[in-house]
Amino acid sequence: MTLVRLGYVAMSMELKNASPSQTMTFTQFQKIADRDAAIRKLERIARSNLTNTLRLLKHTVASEIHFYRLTSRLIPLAYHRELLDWDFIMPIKDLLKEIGTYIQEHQLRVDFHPDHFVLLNSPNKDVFHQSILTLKMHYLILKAMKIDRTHRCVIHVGGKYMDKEKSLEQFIETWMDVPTGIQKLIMLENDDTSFTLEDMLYLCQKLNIPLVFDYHHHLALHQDSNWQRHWDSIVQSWEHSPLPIKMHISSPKSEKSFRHHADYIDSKLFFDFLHEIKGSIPQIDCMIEAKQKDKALFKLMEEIKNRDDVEVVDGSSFNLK
DNA sequence: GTCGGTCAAGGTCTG
DNA sequence: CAGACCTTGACCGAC
Repeated sequence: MTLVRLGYVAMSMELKNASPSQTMTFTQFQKIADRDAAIRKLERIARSNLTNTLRLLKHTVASEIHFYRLTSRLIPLAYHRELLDWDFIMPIKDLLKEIGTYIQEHQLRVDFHPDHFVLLNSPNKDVFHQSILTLKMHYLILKAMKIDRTHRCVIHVGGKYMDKEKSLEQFIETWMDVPTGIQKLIMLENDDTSFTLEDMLYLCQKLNIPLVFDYHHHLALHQDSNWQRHWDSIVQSWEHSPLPIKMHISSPKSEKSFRHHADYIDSKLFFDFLHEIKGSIPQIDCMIEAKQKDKALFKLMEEIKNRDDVEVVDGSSFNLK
């Protein structure tokens, strides 16, 4: 038997006025003549984002969901080049701790997916440095939440820079310059434009990083469509993780825009996949990446209730028979 | 309130 | 080598 748990991403289509990603651009920031006042405004936005995150987490628990992706936009302009003197944690420490306590009390799995501007293999030192700072922000947030920092940030390899092999080697080289605390945060995901499952396995095995398998990306970009023969290696990359293996599930929007996420999940495709891995692992956490966010998860759960090949555990988890 | 345009970022593609 | 486009949710001004 394999226990499957479902999660959703960073916002709710059901809760109203609950954005955890309100923002201020640097252009807006500069328009405010009083810099201190502008920083206070950033802090008010961050507090609003965290208050809404707590609302979202309560909605998550109430919906019997145990797995949630925090947005990486909780604190606007954190570690922006012109705001390096701003201590962005201190003014929100109380809320971060409250959220962390809630997460622990309800045994939620939370993680982040920093955006695609985190490029650890960039040949440009400034870009690399800014990427480290972005990851450090994630580190500090988790630390203030008092959550174990191991394997909490999913990222992609980065750019191809016109030479894929060289870019992979570049990742390995710069990995040595990544502070240990930040290395431990990282999971790597195969993407849909540059780096395949095989590329990820090469890096993950070499650097001992858990591999987050994105099935949709694999369908969009692969050397060999047969992912099954790599499944054991994917599982193995999680051997030293305190967390269960996790993967990403989404469905193509259409044949024409294959790479875009559809509103909902194609449950047939999803279950065909699950039946192939059934029994190979005790548990798997599947992050549902759909335009309709939590609504897509709820729809999926309704469909699952009517299936005879599963044993429903609660709102968002089930055993595969 | 609804709309289309704009904002950010770095990479990648086009001309 | 310049400029458009990609992606995302939020935001903004116009009506």
